Amino acid sequence: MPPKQSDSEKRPTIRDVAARAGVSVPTVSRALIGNYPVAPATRSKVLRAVRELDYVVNAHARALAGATTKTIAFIVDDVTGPFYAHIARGVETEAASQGRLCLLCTTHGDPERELAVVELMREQHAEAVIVVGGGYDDEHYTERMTYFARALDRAGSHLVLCGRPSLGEDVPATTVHYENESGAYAMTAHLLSAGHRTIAYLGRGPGLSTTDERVAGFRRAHADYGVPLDDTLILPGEFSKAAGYDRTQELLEWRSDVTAIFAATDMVAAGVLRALRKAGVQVPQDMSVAGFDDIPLAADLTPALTTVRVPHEDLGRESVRLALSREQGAPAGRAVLGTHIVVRESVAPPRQPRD
Amino acid sequence: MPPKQSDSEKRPTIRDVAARAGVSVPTVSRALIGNYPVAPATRSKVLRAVRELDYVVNAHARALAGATTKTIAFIVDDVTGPFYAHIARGVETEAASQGRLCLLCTTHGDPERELAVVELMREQHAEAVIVVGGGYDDEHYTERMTYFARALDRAGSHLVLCGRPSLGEDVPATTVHYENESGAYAMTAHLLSAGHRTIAYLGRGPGLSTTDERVAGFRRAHADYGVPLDDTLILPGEFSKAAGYDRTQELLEWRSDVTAIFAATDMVAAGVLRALRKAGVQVPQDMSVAGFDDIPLAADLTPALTTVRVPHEDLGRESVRLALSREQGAPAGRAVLGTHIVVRESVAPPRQPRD
DNA sequence: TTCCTATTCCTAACCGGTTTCTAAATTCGT
DNA sequence: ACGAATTTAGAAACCGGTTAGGAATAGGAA
Repeated sequence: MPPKQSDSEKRPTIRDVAARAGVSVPTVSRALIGNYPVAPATRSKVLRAVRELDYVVNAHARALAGATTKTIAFIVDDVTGPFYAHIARGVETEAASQGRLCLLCTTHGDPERELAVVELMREQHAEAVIVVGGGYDDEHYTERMTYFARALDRAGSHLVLCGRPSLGEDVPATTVHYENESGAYAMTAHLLSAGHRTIAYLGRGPGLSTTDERVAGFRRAHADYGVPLDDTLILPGEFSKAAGYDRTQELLEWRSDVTAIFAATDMVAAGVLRALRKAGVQVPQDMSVAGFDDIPLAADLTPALTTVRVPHEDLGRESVRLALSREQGAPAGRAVLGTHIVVRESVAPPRQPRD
Repeated sequence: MPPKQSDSEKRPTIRDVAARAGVSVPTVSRALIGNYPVAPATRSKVLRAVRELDYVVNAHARALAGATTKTIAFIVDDVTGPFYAHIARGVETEAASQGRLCLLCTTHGDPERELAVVELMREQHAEAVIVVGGGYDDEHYTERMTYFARALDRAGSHLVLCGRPSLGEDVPATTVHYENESGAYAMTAHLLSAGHRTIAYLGRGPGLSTTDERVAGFRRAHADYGVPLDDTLILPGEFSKAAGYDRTQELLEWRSDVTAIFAATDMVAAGVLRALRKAGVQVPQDMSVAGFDDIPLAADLTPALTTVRVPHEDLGRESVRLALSREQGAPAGRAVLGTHIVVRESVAPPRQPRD
């Protein structure tokens, strides 16, 4: 019924609706928004015209005229990773439930692109710009991000850092983080308690806050347990299955005394498990493996992966909740969500306890 | 340097830039867009003012004034699933490389919400609206989607159906599909060739094109191999690990003659494998299992999953490529990407071949 | 009946850009 | 040195809405 062949060829404007309903343009606007008294009879005339013409407002015109934008921008490394995907889901779900639309951008791990994208978002006048994932420990980067926080704030928008440390007290950016360092601490303690004394940490990214914090927890646990830590056991590598696989193969030919591997990520752990299986190393009898994230398939790996649970979806949800609840000019919010270890089957005491 | 404390409090407009540079507003616009001759000296004055004021254009104003929107809308069930996540990545990557931004919406599998969201996208004037995933076989649904295709087309936008069948020749919507039916056919043929005669298909969604097509391939293979198909072996269930787990447990107590399970999805297959492991059924010795999608962790399940590879990322990329390359008013594009089976370790001949 | 107060709607101004059209300033040929 | 061609810049109109600020019409009290 609606398609209206005759007056097609162009999307109808509010003017067309006004003409058809026999009222003025502002009346149509008010009837639709409902923030101003309009006689019932008039309103129904307007609504009928809207239906007949199949009219929808022009979001850009509305945004330009001052009504709020109803848009939340969302920047991640790569939607593909389970980590990001679940945060994305949290963000999208919460945003949608508050009647907002999501603008998505990916950076593919390039700090330069991340900055460029945040800049792009300024053009869009999003209510909030949520940057997800680890930050980079680089002065130039930090400085520019701080600058963007101020620029967005000035423009009535707001920056949210999700899953990375704060930029400082005086920067107008909300931070939604999770217990990253203590999650790594707990897992390392778990391994040390089981009797492991030579543990490799696999997947340190240089200057990426995500791994820096985890390594810090790894270190602190060693210190608390009085176990000396060999720094060469903190191996670099990106957060991928391939990296986990490769680094593990190298590790196996290089050192035979390692009894446990703490992977920076469950994905990395999957690669580790694969390399160990190929090499005929039994997990957990000959080698314990731990991950981080608790992705959906962590329990389906063989053996089921012992890992650190991160409330990804809640992180996303909380980010938009905080951003939207904040009064203009109010102090930036802050939240830290908890993590805890999930014990499954990939960790056991080492075959020959060292002490 | 840029923050400019003095004239802050408001985002600068093009008018401010013009005033500061000592030129008219249109001149600033032209200097920035570069589609009109501007004297080098003037241009640099303008650029300097832009830098000093830290000016960025207002995307809404620009969109309203007629310049193209540079936005692509993207509608999926749930970003969390590997299937959608990879398509999303393809879409985002290609969109970004063509200088477009992505608008993301999720429907959580609700056809009503999907329609509502497409409607919402009309307000946004996106260049293209890409709907991802299976369509619903429901007359009301099909009719409204057809109507939206027309409405979007009329408004200068364009609908792309990604991963679902076309709406018909005369509907202005581009279709980017994959060999779904023949992928299922190939996998079923693979199972039949191995000697299986009683195969369960697990994860049929009622009226969802994704599964309908797969079931069709499942049927056709049985017919070609002259193997009678017991319809009660086509089990319903959503695309989740939990569903795979539950249905498999039920199946095991109900029928003992099934020698292979074809899961609608790798995620479902993960649940199937888990249920079988719990029940002490050896895979592939006692039961063969096949999946569909070839998600990243498919090779890391135990045993490594034999599955059908779907080029998710390419689907996403091709969707935006087709949408953007299309001339206004040109006939809607169409593409079908190939699938192929990936043989790993979860399928073997049945213990007691039946014929 | 008259005056006053609510209602309800319309006219006008504005949001921040882009584009067409016109005028001024320059360059050029001769 | 003069008129024509060519750049370059500005004025005005427009994109599609929203939000004050009046004017008209209605209803109620005196």
